[in-house]
Amino acid sequence: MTIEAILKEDIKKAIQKNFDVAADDIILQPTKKEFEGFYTFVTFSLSKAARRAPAEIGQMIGADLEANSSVVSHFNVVQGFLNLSLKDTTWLELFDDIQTNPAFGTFPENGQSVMIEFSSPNTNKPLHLGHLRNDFLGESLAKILKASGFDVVKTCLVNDRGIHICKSMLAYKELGNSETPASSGLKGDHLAGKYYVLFDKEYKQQIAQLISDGMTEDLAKKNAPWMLAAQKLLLLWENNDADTVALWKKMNGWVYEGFSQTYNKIGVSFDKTYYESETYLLGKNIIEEGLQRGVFFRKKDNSVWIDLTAEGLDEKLVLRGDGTSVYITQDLGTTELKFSDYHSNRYLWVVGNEQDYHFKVLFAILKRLGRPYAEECYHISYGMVDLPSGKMKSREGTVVDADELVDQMVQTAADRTQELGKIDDFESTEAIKLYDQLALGALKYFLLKVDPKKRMLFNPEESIDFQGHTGPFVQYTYARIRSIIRKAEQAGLSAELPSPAYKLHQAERELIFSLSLYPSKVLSAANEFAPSLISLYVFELAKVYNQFYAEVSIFADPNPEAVKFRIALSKIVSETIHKALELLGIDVPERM
RNA sequence: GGUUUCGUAGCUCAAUUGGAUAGAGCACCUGACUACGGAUCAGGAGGUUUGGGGUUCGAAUCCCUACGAGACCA
Repeated sequence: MTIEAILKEDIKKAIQKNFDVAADDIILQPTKKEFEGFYTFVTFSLSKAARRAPAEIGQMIGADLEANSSVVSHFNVVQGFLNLSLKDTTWLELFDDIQTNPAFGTFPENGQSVMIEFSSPNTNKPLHLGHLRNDFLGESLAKILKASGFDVVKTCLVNDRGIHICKSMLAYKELGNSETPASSGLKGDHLAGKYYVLFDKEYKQQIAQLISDGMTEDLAKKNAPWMLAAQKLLLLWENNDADTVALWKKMNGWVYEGFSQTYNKIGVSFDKTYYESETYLLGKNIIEEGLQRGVFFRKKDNSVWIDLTAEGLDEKLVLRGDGTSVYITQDLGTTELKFSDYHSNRYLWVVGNEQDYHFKVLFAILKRLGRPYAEECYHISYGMVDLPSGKMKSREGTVVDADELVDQMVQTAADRTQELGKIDDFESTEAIKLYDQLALGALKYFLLKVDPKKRMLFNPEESIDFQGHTGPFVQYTYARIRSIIRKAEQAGLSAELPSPAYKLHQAERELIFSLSLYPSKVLSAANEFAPSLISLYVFELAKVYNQFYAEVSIFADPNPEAVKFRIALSKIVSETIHKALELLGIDVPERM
């Protein structure tokens, strides 16, 4: 039983005994820093039932706990807030529980499986900053869910077909001169992206030309020669034209090579990749099934719809009049495919909040169709990443390229580290590894510290900061503790729990308290799909340790019990930082 | 136009889901055992939580309204 559970139980008893009131679930909150105590119970809501003033209730419960609870040492009451302090023996027991539990913060398998889809790039351009938030969220959530007991399958749905792909293919056919990644020295995804941009440039000129020849803008957009050619290419592709398919395969192959380099660098991987080219025809049979069962209806123009007004949504097209699919058709098919492949208990999609409506519709349709997995589908909707200059617009060239960004971060990490000159004895491979750890630590932390649901601003100058609320701050705390542990080992000092009579320093109590919060943070992060909870926690833990470090002396304390205890505390803090950062996909350096 | 999300210190974000005098980091001032790693720590200043109403013991949080921003649907 956790301390919190014991406290709740004791408070419940005290309420029952003193006021003859059956208390429902007791809620405890951490005591604010300006007051003494660690756990606070708020008594206002009891006031009516107990027919006493909140402060009086606090006094009575507090006195009862002080006398009878096995864990409470003393208390104070401020207005309706009862603040509780624990016995030192309780703190030591609590720490011992943490210390002796190698699985601290990870939960046993719960028998549930979950599939999480994320990243899902288009193969017509390289990854950018927006993908990074998605990738880091997905990768981190997968780890958090695993730690909380789920069996996790990571998937990626690659958008590898469609008109946008044909655009870059067309531009390449027209202007490519057989250029390859090898001949140009460009990464494959960047090469494909280059032709996508070239298409857009030429296309715009063609539109302008047609307009100046007297055509309306709408018509010009539809009739520009390159647009017509791209659409023709799409038809050829759909009809399996050998040359077209060959070009498509060649260019996509380059892109995949480029993507895998990037994923590798940033530590992202998938258990299963789906390709839209293999799934885009799925779903039509589901439409047929739904029509027969009366879930969908056909309009005069032969298009198929569903009426979701009862769910507060609109009528939604699910199949065009000419029998071709829309996005939702494909998603119905792909979800069915996932289910038949894995039979997972839950399905998650990490997709930007611009698609909130799309997913509401998708899930509503799945429910109408009575799919067994319909109730366990979740859209992990995250906010867009803005720049100080405003939104990222690929057409306006304001996107932040992922590869460039990572390279810049690595360079900055190298510069900072060399300025400080603490690792001048490192081999160059060690140094390079460290720069990567710091660069990605900073970047991942920056993107994961904000509540995923919220839109966030990416300020390039702040993101490369290594001080304050950053990944490297936490990494630094870890490295410093590791240095202490090494020193302790050299001195032959072991990590040991002191005798029950040991009088704890306040900084030690705060450290144990902070440590004890970790498992519940893992669970909340999993329940709320919010890695930010782990980010905020690990930063707080690092701060508490740094305060402890500044306030007490570890090796110089005259009491040998204190020395060994503080080594033990340090060790567990370093391990917890390690675990927490791991959940964020961030590496820890031994020295920096 | 319809639907929807949001608005917190100069800037970037928190606030245990309705609880205490709204907290951190950055930036700005002031300080820290000459070695347990200063990429650190301690302190100062900085707020009518966009404005206005309401609900109650209590509101950044819930309801209404105005303004502002984003997204989606045509």
